[in-house]
Amino acid sequence: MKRTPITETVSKAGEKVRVEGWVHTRRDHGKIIFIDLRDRSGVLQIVFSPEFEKAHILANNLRSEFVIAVEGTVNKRPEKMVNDKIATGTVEMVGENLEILNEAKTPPFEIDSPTAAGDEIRMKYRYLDLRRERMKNNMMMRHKVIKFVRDYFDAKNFWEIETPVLTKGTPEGAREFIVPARHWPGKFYVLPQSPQQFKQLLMVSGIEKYFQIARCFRDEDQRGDRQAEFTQIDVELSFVDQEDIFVLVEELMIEMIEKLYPNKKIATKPFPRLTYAEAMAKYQSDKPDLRTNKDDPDELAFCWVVDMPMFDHSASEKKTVAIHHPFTMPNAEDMAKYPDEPLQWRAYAYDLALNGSEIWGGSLRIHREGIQKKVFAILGLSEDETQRRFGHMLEAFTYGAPPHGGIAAGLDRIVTILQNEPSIREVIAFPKTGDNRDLMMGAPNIVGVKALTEAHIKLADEVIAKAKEQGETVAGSDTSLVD
RNA sequence: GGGGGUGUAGCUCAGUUGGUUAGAGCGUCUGCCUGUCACGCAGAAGGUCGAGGGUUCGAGCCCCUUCACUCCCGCCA
Repeated sequence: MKRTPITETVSKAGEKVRVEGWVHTRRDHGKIIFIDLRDRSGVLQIVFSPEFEKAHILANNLRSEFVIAVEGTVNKRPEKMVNDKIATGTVEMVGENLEILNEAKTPPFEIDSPTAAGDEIRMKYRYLDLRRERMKNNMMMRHKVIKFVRDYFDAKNFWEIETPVLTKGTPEGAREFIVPARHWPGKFYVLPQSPQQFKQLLMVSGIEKYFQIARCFRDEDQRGDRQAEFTQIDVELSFVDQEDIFVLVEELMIEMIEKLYPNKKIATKPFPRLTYAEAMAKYQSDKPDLRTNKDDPDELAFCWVVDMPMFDHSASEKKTVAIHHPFTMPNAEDMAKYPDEPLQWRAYAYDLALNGSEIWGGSLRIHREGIQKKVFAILGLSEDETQRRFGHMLEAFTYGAPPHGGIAAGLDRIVTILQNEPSIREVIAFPKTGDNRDLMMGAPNIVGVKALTEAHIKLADEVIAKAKEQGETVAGSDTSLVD
């Protein structure tokens, strides 16, 4: 018999069906045994009684999280026995035939527990954590958000194009993860902090409308709303102005929320716009929280922040840095008005904030070599350095780069807010801990001496010494094999 | 790199001024139970109180060291 998803049994009263899933809970009354069976779609009560002796005897052995297949008749429950707490509460199944597909150890925490286990144990057994209703729902809604985004951009003639993960470092901004290049001793790939350069080069390629659900990597310390590895909705268009981009994103967010989160209320439509200067003066924040009731989980207050400054003076680095990134187009009026005071320049750069979180950010880009060179000069990059780091971009712009601009969203943050979760980790299937470890896989981990040798890497003496001191094994600690 | 918080049973936690044999709820195990759905009832097992050292007649509790977890600041174009 073919399997029926559990929630579909609700409309199959009187029919004989087969369901397969996990034993969610067991209520053993001796002569009669109730099992709540769970699959991805939901939970169904199954009744085992001596009427079907073989199944009833076997049902005695069932324990939490056993994987079973049951065949039997779906019955409408009498009025008094309806359970309105579960979706299938108007029916139940008579367990006529039971097969144990797999047994299960007692889980380290309860899958249906009212009190959640701590983060450490949840992360170590993430595959069990994901069985919980809350996590399952987060994964489903994340999927639906991504699906909506893809459909939306597809309908507007955008193409989704994948860009490389093994690429070249751009030492502006976040610290990058590096990957040794086996064929090139002493050289490294770098994981992208965003597909920024590639998407601009795609505009030079004439793609015109690009988007990507893109994985990005930043080797910085984590927070509740930050992971070293995260997902960005990345967008770039040619022949556009800022207004086109605002409308595109605004429509996406509104349509998505109305379809996927009909209970949510968007505070103001169209989204209010503040200049950066106004936002800072009025709210002391470049991502103001405009909610009227911060305790209302269904209120969504969006807010554009526009006219962001082009540059800032970094006290820690003691130099001028780009606020958005060095490919951002400075404001033409400001360039003319304050030719020698770049710190006065605004940029065609904008953010979209939601309930006090920055969720989208973007800019119009420089598409002419002259302005781009000037920006690099202001950032203190020599001609040589500019060529070495960004020569490929400058050269590309000389071959007829169209005016273009784009924007990118933190997908994880959006889903976190929409799901009313406290942390980005709750909407990522396999997140990392605050110090960038994967407790389930045990990453990062040592690699073998062979791998290290092939990567032309030799660990520093103090790393080996410290590992020995702490009695740990460290990759390549047998240095004789590396040399 | 800096600061705060936490660490006691499988899980979530309580543990008084330092004082007898370290507790609860849930879970687990055994038995009973034909209408439960947070089933119920009876019983049981389960502890290196993160680790090491110190003070004390006596330490889960005080002191030192250390480890782990967690949040925040720096950092995150």
